[in-house]
Amino acid sequence: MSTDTAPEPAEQPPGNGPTPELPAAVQRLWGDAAPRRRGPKPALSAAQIVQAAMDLADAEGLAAVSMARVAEAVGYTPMALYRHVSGKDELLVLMSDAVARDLPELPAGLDWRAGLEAWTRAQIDMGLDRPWFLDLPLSAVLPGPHRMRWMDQAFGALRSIDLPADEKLAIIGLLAQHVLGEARVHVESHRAAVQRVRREAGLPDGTPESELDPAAIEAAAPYADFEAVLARYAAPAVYPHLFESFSTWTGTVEAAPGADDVTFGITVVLDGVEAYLRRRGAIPDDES
Amino acid sequence: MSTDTAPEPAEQPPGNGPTPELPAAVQRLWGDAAPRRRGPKPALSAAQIVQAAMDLADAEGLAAVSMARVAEAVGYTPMALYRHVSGKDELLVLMSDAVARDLPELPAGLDWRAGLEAWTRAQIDMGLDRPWFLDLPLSAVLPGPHRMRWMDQAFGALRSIDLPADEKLAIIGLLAQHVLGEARVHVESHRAAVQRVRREAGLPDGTPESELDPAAIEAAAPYADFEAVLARYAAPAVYPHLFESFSTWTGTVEAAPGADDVTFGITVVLDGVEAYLRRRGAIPDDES
DNA sequence: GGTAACTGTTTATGTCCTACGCGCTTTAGT
DNA sequence: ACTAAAGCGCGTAGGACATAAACAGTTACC
Repeated sequence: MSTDTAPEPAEQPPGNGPTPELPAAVQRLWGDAAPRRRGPKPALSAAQIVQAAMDLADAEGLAAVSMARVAEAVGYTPMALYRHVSGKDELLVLMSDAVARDLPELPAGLDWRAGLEAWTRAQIDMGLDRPWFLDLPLSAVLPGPHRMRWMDQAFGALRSIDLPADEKLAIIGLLAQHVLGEARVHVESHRAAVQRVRREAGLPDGTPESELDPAAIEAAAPYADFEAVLARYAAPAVYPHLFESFSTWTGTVEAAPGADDVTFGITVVLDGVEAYLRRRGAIPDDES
Repeated sequence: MSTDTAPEPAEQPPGNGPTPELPAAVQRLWGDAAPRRRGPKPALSAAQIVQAAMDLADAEGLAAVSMARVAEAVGYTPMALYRHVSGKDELLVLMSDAVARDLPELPAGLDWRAGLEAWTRAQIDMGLDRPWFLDLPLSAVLPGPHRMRWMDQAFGALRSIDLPADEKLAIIGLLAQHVLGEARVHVESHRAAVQRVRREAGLPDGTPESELDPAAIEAAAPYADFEAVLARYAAPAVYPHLFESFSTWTGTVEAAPGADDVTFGITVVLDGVEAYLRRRGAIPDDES
């Protein structure tokens, strides 16, 4: 579950001058450390720590990742961690790049649109698998080797598009943003559904999801709270357009024909990208 | 700075049955409290607390908002706050809705696209003004009176579009997501630029932004770190597409003609929405 | 062999959030 | 008017957290 076959930190090019002005966490990310060997062999390693932290986050969420708990998980005292990681912030940075390790290799030979779609979907799926990633502060998401590899795949999908690098970067950045938002919304609406089922069943807040009826969770309408608020509190005079739109609301969400939420978002954004590419003359007008 | 002229909680309709299954925080948000009047007049109020918390967050960021500091700001002991707010979580919920109070009223008479664009821009601007909003957990963003009002305006922009409510909601949700992402990226890249200037000037991490050269911050290229990592660590064999794209990279970001990042994102997303509306036959094909 | 570097640990500090219980103030009900 | 209860603000205290500083043991180089 943790064999690191992905890009190893490139052999440190020696003649690149002194360490440039990069955040310390980035340097650690790329294995840029003074290879001093004097004291005892470290029994612990940053990789172990990161792995333990990720296991914890997978099992109990990011909030469960405290230095104390991670230390306990690897069998050392909390302060031992600080020999391998400068602090909790850096640990989060390392976790954030390690997540990108498990992103798949995209199939070759896709056109730009199919490629970007696969790229986006894979990331959303990852966000749903590891919701704690969405709780990371953006400052913990720095360009590490694995994330860079993933970026490389995105540029690969745009290989045939003739556009300056910065514009490609803007497009990819937009998609990356969308991914975060989409996954966040899904995770959060799932949490809300679980919470709602708990409330309706009169169970305490802490009840683990595993004790609830999965069907009930599935059935909990995504906008149930929204709707309930509208019905209970909102005065039609204050929210005229909402009332007008929802007057015909059936309660059942029948999304656009044959499309789930994820598809809807991806399609809309990619349609926008396509329009942009057309406008820039980067793809022919007749392409599907 | 805090006159609440916006929608007051609608007069509690008495015959609506018992309090339905809604999160307690939502009920507080709509002023749904048992109007018991027995004890002393409260000297403190939830509104004061929220205001103080927001001032603190504006000045020093969300991390500075602790119960202790808020209590200090309003001149009471920390525990006094718990009489008016169930806990910190609820305080964050109240803050999140209060933020939406300061969103502007959109000009009437805009077509759907101009309306949604204004709606989106206003929210992004708010995110840049109050970056702490972006640090709130999504679970703190619940439908309160002010946020609902803002939703109403979005539906107002789509007034003339003939589409079921759930599809409109999906569109608006997509934009809301985009807003969060866009603002987050801007705020974070600003922070990164500040940090970079600090590093290059050799100043300690805590140096306040006000002591730095604004021009230098402005000049710090947004992708500087990315580029530096590429140049320093990444092996061309591992990241072929990145290297290919950036081989002609000039270092200067000359975004798409006459468009800043925000415009780029909005345009792309709205183009996607427009394509969707066309496909659904909700707007005529010949419209600009 | 001496020493310097490096390991994991112990101890301690400061900051959080908040459960619990105390006195005091006000109002409802008689 | 009197009483009881409800509501207010506060003090104490406990538990969790990140991490600074000093310490003892271990290894490699000179």
